[in-house]
Amino acid sequence: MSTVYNHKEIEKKWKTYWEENPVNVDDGKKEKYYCLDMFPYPSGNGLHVGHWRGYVISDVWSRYKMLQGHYIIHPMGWDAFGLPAENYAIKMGVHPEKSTAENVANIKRQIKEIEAVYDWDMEVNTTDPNFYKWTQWIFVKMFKEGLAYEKEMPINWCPSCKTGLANEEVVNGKCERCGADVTKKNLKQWMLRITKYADRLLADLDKLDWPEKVKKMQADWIGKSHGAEVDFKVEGTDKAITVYTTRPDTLYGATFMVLAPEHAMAKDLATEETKAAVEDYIYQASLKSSVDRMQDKEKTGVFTGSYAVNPINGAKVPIWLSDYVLADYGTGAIMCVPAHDERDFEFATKFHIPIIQVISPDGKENPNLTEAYTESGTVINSGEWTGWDSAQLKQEAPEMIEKQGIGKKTTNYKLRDWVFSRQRYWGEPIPIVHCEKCGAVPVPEEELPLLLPEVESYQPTGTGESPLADITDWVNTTCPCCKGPAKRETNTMPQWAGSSWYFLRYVDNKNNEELVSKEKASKYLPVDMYIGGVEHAVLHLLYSRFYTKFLYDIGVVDFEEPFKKLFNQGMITGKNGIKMSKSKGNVVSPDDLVRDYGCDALRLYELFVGPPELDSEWDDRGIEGVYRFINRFWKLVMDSKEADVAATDEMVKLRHRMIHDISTRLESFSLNTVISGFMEYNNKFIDLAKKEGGIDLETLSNAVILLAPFAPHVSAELWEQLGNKDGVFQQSWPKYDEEAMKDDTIEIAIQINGKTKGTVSIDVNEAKDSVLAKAKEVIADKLTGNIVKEIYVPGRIVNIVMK
RNA sequence: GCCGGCGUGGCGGAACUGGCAGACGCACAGGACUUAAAAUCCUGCGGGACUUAUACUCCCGUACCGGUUCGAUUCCGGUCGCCGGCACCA
Repeated sequence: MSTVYNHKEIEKKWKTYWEENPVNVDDGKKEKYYCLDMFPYPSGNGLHVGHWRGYVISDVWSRYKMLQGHYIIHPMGWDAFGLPAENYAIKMGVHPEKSTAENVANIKRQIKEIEAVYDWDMEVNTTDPNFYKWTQWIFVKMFKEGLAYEKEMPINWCPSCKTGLANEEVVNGKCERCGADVTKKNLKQWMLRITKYADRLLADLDKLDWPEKVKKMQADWIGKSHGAEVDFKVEGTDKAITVYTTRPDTLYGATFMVLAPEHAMAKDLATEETKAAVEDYIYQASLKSSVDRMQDKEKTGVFTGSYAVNPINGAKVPIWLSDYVLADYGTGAIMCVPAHDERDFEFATKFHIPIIQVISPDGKENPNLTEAYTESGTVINSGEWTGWDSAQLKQEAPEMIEKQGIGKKTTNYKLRDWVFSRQRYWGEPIPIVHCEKCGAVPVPEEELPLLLPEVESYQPTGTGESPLADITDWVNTTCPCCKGPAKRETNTMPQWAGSSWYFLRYVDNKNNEELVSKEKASKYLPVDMYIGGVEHAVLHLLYSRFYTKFLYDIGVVDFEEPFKKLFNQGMITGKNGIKMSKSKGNVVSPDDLVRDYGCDALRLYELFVGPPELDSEWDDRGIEGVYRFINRFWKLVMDSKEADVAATDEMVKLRHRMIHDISTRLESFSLNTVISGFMEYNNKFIDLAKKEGGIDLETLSNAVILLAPFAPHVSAELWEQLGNKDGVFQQSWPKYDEEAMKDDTIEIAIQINGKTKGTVSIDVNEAKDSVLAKAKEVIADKLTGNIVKEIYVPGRIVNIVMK
């Protein structure tokens, strides 16, 4: 081994060595620590430096935990089903199975460059039948528990991807994947009853050590609200329309009702005179895309011709239809209180509907309301409720209404059931058989996996049918129940199906009898630390929590939350914060940087570019800095090894401070300042070595161990160079001694009126009077006024207040 | 519109519970070594004033305006700007 730092030689040596001698071994005694990356989908573009950062962060954390004495579960796998993989395959004109396998091989090669401590024996791939057998098994279990059901309804449809989408996949009315405007399409769909878990998904957020931002996003997405359902009888019939309101305190102010155009009773409410207009309105509404419906600022609507009775006061109120009311939230019908709701106010003003004020800031009626008053206040014009505080009435009204028999207290959620079918080829076939006699029957569990069949054309049809529908000899089957003729379900599952539970499979990926054995699940799970981008806040992370709760309920796992701690790393962008993409031509590949500077230097630089939780602009030039640092550290250690000097007080002090600083910064995930800390201490050691002829070996050994999680190759080599026979990763994380870090004399600032005017050296324990006397001496020439006050914050600062 | 977050040198970014703003690095400039260059090493590097140029000293400076405090990048109120989430959820 040469005496100058040679990354190529060193990294090759240790890569080969670690292949044969893995550093992370389960001796059965160590406590486990599960550190998980969000597994990638194997796109054809390969990895760029942004992907690297996430994997470096998780690897640093894993190796740190290892040095703290843990056995690490640190696996990697492939989220290989789904639209991106399939779209890529279509574009390249090859079968997705082939392109997926190629992409996996390529990305795996690139990931190995990182030299992370992945346990490749645990590898999973969602497209592997031995894996998706269990994805299908979970679906069958859900079906049997009534959580998977079929429903024909207008769903979000992406005309470009030619498939239905879940609510979570629609961003600002556009497809999360391709950005096309999402339309509505009436399709018979498989749905998962995630709403049944809404309360638990919301309540258990409190248990999670996750970024507040993500927890809030999930809470908002679940969108729980409290209110009441109130029944309004339709005049002249025995029917009633139930509305949901969060403002039952305004019930006396309800002057009309609005139903969504899709409401089941909408057509029936039309009279002879209004029939044509009502049917036309319903038809027009059905044509609008969700984007149009969202962007239409101007309210539209049509009067049905029917009236309802406000149950609290018997008032006759007109029933309207309008598309500003959502069919799939609450009951699809609302009571309208124009005086206290902006939307109702706008509608009432436009259609000349009376406005009755029932809440007033001052208890008086305002005859000229120009906008809705949505704050709380005193209740007026409300019969026996008049005089109440509206905020209090809002709380109590639901129960009062319930007692009067005109409605009931209830809660509502924005969360919708999960549209689970995709009309695409590259996904897990939904293991259901449709039989005329028996209805939807699950494929028997022992027949799973239901293999994805070969198909001539896997391109999406766009008709709402999956490409699988063309394979007649696959579609036509026998009913598992009555053995009569039946047809297979031809839709496939969304990409999220596999990713909702993959982290359970890593620890028992060869088990043919169970999804995961009880023993291994309770030994290695749940995930202690989950690292990935924030883009999955309400998608993958919500779905995984739902799946885990379900698997808990059916006794597969003994925990309810999959990921104890979550860390969202920021994105690496190109110049000016532009997202790296092939089309923008700003993708930086790690391959050249690894070749020129080495894996260790790139690992350090990935962390040094900026705070790990924030986006950072990539600038190749900066890697020079960390490369210089490694060279300087290498030289310091090699020179000091020759010199073999004894530790001085200064060296011991710096050693403990270094351990302290690196440890606390690492604990708080301030990884960029960990790297700058290494550089700073290295500079100090180099200066000191110039004076003393070198640095003592204990200090250097500690530094090498601290550096090991970040730059494993060079640390392993230096550890060996220092004459150690065991490996650097068999060591334990160094400890610091607070006492040893302290200075005897310190320098503190002297201020006049809060502005620094000088400094003074004092003994750490020096008495206040003595410090003040010394300080005043230093700035004697500036003490020209009357001293009003003298402040000494021990060990920090002297401030003289002067007039 | 509602809800979050952020705003510090030429650049990326530091600053623990309010206590010497700009650590560490990039870029740049000067010097040493070299025939020369690269590499390496040393020095400087927020703005302004004073000064022949230094040194010294002084003033200003953490988006902007104001407040609390002996003292504010940090706390509070307001304004502007950027980013993210939700978006007619009654």
